[in-house]
Amino acid sequence: MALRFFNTLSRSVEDFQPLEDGHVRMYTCGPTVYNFAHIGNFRAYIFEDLLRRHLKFKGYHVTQVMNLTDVDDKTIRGAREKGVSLREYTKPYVDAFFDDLRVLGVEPVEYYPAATDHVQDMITLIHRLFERGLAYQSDDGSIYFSIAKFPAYGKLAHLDVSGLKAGARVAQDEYEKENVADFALWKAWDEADGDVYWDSPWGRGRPGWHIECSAMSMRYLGESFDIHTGGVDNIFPHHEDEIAQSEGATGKLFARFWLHCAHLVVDGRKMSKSLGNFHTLRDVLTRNYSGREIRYILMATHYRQSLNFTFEGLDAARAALQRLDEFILRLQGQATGEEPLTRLPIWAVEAKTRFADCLDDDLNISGALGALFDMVHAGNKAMDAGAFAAEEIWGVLELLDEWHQVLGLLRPEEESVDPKALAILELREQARKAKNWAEADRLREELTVRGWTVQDTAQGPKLKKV
RNA sequence: GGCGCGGUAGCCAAGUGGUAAGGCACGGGUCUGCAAAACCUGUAUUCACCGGUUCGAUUCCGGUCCGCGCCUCCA
Repeated sequence: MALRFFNTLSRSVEDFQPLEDGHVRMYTCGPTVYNFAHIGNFRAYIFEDLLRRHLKFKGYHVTQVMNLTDVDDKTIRGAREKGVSLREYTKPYVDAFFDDLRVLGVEPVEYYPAATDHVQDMITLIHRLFERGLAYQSDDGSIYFSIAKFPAYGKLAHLDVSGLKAGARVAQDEYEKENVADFALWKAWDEADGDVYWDSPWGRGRPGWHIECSAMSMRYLGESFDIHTGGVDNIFPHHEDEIAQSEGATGKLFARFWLHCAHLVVDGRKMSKSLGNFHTLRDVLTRNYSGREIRYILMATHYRQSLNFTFEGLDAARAALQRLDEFILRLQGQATGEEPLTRLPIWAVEAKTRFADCLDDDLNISGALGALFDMVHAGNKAMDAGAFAAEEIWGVLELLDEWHQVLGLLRPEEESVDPKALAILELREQARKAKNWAEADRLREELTVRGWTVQDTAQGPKLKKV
């Protein structure tokens, strides 16, 4: 099946082909490093991770860029409040971000450029916009993009620019702009910026928010590239403005495909601190859920569908993973031989095709997981029946490994068994051998209290973390 | 007001113009000392509601109701 994605530009599903054969270039809006990222942010990064992994699975070479916004109102304010430099302020959040990505099993991308390292690129780009007559300087020295000079403005968000009116959310001092919808390319220094500023041909100041993505994507991916992703809330104004700046400067098509991830809500409502339903990844980990479990729940809903996060849902994710883990461990327990031949049973061949076809179809993850679980069922059934040849077991393990490259979920977590629990388990075995069932059950209860459950299998008892 | 998304079993969630994947939870059964896991089996005559097109619609069209997002802080 041909790979296809829903393109926000056309609001329809389109067949995907990269500009360069076999090589996909994509840009991903990254975090503003002024705080710990929350699970909504990570929903987007996990969607992008799935996209990236699937492209690689399809055999594409992928070059991906994720920016780090380390200069904006919030980072400047935070640094000044703490009385530290901008770098000192953002560094811990940058580190935390990468730690969090690792916990979630998100594959590193090729480039993580920081805005503050690319101010010169941004100045150069603003220069080009001046040359093309698309930028102007206001009385306070700030530089704005003139949307009146860029007729295509609004093509992504499907906005009628004339409908944009000054509303309550437009700051009072916007009289400096020619048009209320014009946006800042360069912000002139003011007192609130403290020592955060760069020198430019237009005086001291700092870049506007949107310009960094245009400048850095061009630096690493070229003036035209294949895919640009982000959350739906970025469609307007951020991505619309990126298009204006980039296409305004180059005269070329900027990104060909725009993929946007829907929001995550918690208990049916937008996450907000006042509602008490705001969760950073760290908060959720504190409640004893693993990164892998969180990855599952964030990934299992189609990216264009809004995702309602609940702890009940997270428990369901845990249970689903346990079913997968049981199957994988069971297979591994039966895999014998050294350098095995592999062969796929017919039901695995079907699952393999279905899995790939679903993901090709705009990353239909639910369909792909359906194929996976159907295979688990068929595999368990075959094992129960003893109708599972050694090379088939190896073949299915190989397929699961392949899928793991895409999902990042199919490696059971190592469980460190505590010695005390093992000792109790041993006592229980002795009681069972003596047919002292009351004592055996009492010891099992003791293990339960300690957070372990016992499975008596043909190969002896096994301990499982509850 | 403008732009956009969604309403499918107790919960989560795919899907197709021809009669409803999968996961979780729950009931019955097989296995087991009992469990657990696995397997078998039962759970939506029905896909918000009302019309229309059609031999046939959950799927297409129109309308209604409900929920949600964006409209220059935001993944």
